[in-house]
Formats: sequence, C-alpha cells, structure tokens
Amino acid sequence: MHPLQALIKKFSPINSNEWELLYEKCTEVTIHKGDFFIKQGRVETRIGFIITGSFRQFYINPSGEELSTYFFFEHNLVSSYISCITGKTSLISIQAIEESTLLVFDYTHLASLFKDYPNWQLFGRKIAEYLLAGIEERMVGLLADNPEERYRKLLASPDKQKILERIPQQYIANYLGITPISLSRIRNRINK
Amino acid sequence: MHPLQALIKKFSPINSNEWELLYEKCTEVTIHKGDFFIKQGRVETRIGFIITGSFRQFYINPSGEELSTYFFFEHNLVSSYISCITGKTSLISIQAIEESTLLVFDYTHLASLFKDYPNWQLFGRKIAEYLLAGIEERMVGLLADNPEERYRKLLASPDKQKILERIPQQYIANYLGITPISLSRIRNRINK
DNA sequence: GTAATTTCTTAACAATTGTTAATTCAACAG
DNA sequence: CTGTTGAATTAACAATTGTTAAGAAATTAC
Repeated sequence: MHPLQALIKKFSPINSNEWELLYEKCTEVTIHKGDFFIKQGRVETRIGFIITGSFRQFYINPSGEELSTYFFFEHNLVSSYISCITGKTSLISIQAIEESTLLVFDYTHLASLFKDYPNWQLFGRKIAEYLLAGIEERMVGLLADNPEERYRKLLASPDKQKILERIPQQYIANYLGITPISLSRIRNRINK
Repeated sequence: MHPLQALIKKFSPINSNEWELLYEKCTEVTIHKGDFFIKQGRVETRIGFIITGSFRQFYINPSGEELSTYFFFEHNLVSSYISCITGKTSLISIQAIEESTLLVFDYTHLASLFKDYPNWQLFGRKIAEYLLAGIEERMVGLLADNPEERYRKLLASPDKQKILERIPQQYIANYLGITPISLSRIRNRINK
C-alpha cells in the first residue's frame, strides 16, 4: 500500500477506488534544501505528502524574526491548511531543511471529493480536528512549561532522533521560544 | 435584532427563518460566579452565548496547575468546540468569573442544521476557521514575545478594559504564562 | 582542497523570572 | 459589623534568560 494511502486510512476508511481518485491527481515534486514549498503572503492551495526529506514551518513576525512552529519529516502532510480553507494568503512559510521529494495534490481537488464521497468528507473533518488538537497541545506546552522542560519534552517525543539529528539548533531554539545561546546552555546543563 | 443573530450574521448570511430554527431551541441559563459551564473530562456538547457576565477557559495540567487560555465576555460564544466535533471528553473547563446568563443550544442541533442548510454549514466552517486562526495567533504571541511584551499587547487589545476591570490578576498571570508575583512586578515597572 | 561563510559554543554581565515568606488589601460569610 | 479567608503586593535570594562578543566547529562555495 502507498504510504500516503496508509496515512489517509488512519483518518477515514477510504477504499481503493476512492484512493485512486486522489492518487491520479498527484504529482511528484523535488524541493532543494532551503527552497520553499509554501510562502508567507501567497494564497497557497497545494498539499504535499513528504516522501523523503524534512521541512520546517515558520512565521516571520513584524520585527522580522523567524519563529519555527513545526517540523515535518517523511510520511507526513505539509500545507498551509488555513490558506486552503479560507482562500486567504498564507500566514506561514514551509521550507525544505533537506533535499526533499513530495507527492503534491491540490486542496481544490480534495474539496471536490468532499462533496461526492462521505469517506473523503470524513477525512477532511478529521484533518481539521487533528490540526486543532495539535496546536492546542503546543499552546499548553508553551504556557505551562519553562524552556528547559520544553526541551526535555522534545527529547521524550517520538521525533526526538529525527529532530536532533536533522534540524539545525537555531531552528530548534526558536521552536522552543528561546535563543540558540540559551538552548546551548540547556543542552550543556542536561548532559551533566 | 437579537445579539446572537447579529454575531452569526458576521459569519454567514442566515435569513430570519434559518435564525428561528436555532433560536427556538435555545434556553436561557444562569451560572453563578465560580460555577462551571464546561468541565474538563466530560463530553460537552452545549454551546453558550453570553448575554451578561464573563468566563475563563482553562486547563488543569498533570501537575495540577490551572492554565487560563481565554477570557470571554458578553456577546461571545463559549463551548468546548473540540469536544463537540469529536464527541470525546473535553480537555478544558469553562468557569463563570461573574454571575452570568447564557443562551444555550446544543451542538447536535446545530449539526442537524448543517445538513439541510448551506448557510448554517458555512457558519460551522467559519467558526472552525475562526478558532484555528485565533489559537495560531495566541501561539505565535507565546513564542515571540516575552512576558512583559505579552502584557503590553494585552493592554493594547480591544478587551483591555474588560480584562483589567473584571478578571482577577492570578488568572491574567497564568493567561500570560507567568506567576502572579511576576505580573505584579511588570505592572509596577510599566506604571513608572 | 582550501577559503569563506555560517553555525554552535562559551564567557561575562545585566535584566528578568521563580520561589519563599511576610504584609497589606479586598471580598465574603455569618 | 466583624472575623476569616483569599488575593495582591513587596522584599530578598537563587536560578534562568537575554545580550554582546569572541572563538571553535561545521558547512558551503569556488
């Protein structure tokens, strides 16, 4: 089974016919390290499934600082879902951290499947819920934990190894809401 | 026009017939200061429109700390929307800060309107988007700003006066992710 | 392969926060 | 009205973070 199909099945019991309706509209895209899949300020309707590689999602705030909000690795979806559903310009950028390949389809096609296929509509709702739940958990962590605790939780997460080995420190630091210098000190403290 | 109807019209162009379909199912409820409208750990399907009063939304984390995530005042909706759409137990509690009156309806009734009335379905989608956008903005603030900046932004928000006059400091403090003591110092610093 | 650039680490200092504890102030019940 | 409880402020100290700057390490470009 295609890994994207397997992912979708975790959310909704699509059958192989329904799967083909999406798969036939997919195209494979290569994104070089440092290049952007989604750009802040553009209307972005593409959704990408990561076959290989990694990405970071980040905001640029009015002061010009970059704030990494998520990291994504192979066999996950990347998109500006808010831009897809609202049709407004994206608030976030998504940039390749490594040389990456994506399977890309358009939200407008997915939305057309919502209308005719209850299983696809179910998938759409579950994805929205998944995003909402994820962002809530992130917010609670930022409210409740201090930087060191946030780093410890990152060390306890399933993506620990991928993040530590494949994401530069500076991005991990602003993911945690601290400076790279402070992260360096925390790492030093913990390794003693 | 009823204030709830006015709020809904900001999201979707419902007509007066469609409005009546919801309004006839509403009941008025009084909630005493300190009492709960939504309780963490229960499946909560009710949605309340605040006629008068104020509420705070908060988590209790595994350590037993309360983390205020939002404040709500008159003419706003309160609910555990995630519990409504997932049917799972609520992750948050919503407690009355003042003696309050609510106009209450059930999500299951709203969901039945989604099926038959495109304007109501549009309303449902817009509400979900509104929540997602709101929580993203909150997360960015927590990542990008230090406590004093977060308090300054609160002072610049439209709800400034309501929050300062009607919400106890301790709740404002854990809304900002700091201790009441630290908030007291920040207030002291700014007033000089 | 080497130079140039960027990233990461370490240090020192200033500023901020958390913690504990005492005091003042406000709210509430009887 | 009064006593009790809880909330907010202030102080002192320890711990943490941000900042500036310098040097080491790693990466990138040519």
